[in-house]
Amino acid sequence: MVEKEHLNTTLICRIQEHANQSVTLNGWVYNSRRSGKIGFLLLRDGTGTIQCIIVKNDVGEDQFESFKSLTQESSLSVSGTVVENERAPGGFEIQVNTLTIHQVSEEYPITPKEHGTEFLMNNRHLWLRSKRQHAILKIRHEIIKATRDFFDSNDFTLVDTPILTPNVCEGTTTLFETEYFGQRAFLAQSGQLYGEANAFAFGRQYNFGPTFRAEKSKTRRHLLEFWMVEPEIAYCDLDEDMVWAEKMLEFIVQRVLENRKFELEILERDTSMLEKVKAPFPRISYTECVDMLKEGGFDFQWGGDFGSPEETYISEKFDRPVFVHRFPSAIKAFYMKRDPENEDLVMGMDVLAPEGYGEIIGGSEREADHDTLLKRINADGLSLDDFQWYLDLRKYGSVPHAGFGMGLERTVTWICKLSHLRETIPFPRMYGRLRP
RNA sequence: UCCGGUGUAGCUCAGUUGGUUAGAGCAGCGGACUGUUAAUCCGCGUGGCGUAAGUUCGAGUCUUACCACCGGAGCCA
Repeated sequence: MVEKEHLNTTLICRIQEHANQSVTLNGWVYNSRRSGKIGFLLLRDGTGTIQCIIVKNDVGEDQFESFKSLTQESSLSVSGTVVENERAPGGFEIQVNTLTIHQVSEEYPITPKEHGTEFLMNNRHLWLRSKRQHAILKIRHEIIKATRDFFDSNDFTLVDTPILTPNVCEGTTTLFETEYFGQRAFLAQSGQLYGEANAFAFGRQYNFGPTFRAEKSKTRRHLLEFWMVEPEIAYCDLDEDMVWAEKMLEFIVQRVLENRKFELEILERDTSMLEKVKAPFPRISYTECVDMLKEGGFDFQWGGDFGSPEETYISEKFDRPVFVHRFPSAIKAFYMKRDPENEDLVMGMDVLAPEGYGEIIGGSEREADHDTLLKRINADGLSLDDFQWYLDLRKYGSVPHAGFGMGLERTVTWICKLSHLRETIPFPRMYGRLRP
């Protein structure tokens, strides 16, 4: 921790350490009210908000006049005494001696009233200052930190994977294409294949970075640029893969419950559902799901891929996240290991979040045999040039290995119980929106 | 790309079966108030009714096309 004497700023989140002391706070006007000769200024500094009291008889005519000139989001510093007062939101307030205005804000577009999402998204650079957005992004940060802490404390190494790639990883989705000095290149849709190389070098690795999919998706569950954490574990089978996934989710949710109570309250999140997120999670096979769907009145044939309504139906049957495993091989990627007991199935799994949120994790045990994998690559019509290095992994000490990818924004959406994932990333990239 | 919905002031919306001057709240500006919590009270302003064409004596209101946005499907994390 950097010692206080080196720093210019006292933070509002630390204000209780300064009770009855003189402090200077630097921030912005969140709201201000006046009642004759007493003024109430809600100051925001990014770590919290605190009420500042400006009394005309204490600060003098000039200072009071400059207080009156303040508009929403004007920047200023206030000096005064920290006092405990139960009338103040937060319990502490500042009795102001002096205030220094840095800039009087022009008419601020985001008012305390309601706004539509298009307007707010156009003003995303300002919207981030609002209470609700602030709470969501604080929880996002907590989830990222918990994820890293979970893997770090379980002997994983963070090994980053490239964003510019020559190959089409799964060959199913459309990728953003760019030019790499005369060669075709793509923005990575996953770091998984590189993660497998890393796992054979480090044993347990995870990568955590942005991924890109050039789909014209117009739903509440899709972004074109989103963040994914992808652990990959050597000497790991599907069963152990599921244990890693459920222990990770349990850890993340507990951390958010412990450290982000205030933010969950702002979002009016009912935490009773989150408290139930304890391992082990139910494990049901794809085939069992098909039966559940048929019983539920769905017209669904074995072999088809679950759409969003199917996922929602299944996840609502359980009070905690649920694993769906062993999908038909025909609908899954070439690198997934076939079920030794049934060639028509792959050793893959998805995690469906509760409360109808659907898929947040997709993973599998990978095909470890060189010749089998080569056959799949050829069958899918993928370029051998691009996958030679990947096949190499099966030539030099191949072992059973497994991993999964968790969509960060989908996880944040579920934990915050939002109706749309666009608020879970500071600057969302969606179909039809590149700015701001 | 397909299906459904919306488009009126800076923002959120109202606007009757088409009828002549287009309406409210918030934000903004001026004033009152020494404990406000989206403060309250008084006063002041703002409009190419998404764009283009059509029907009609008359269109914010009806018709068609286009555009933008929202929701859903597909793709998936």
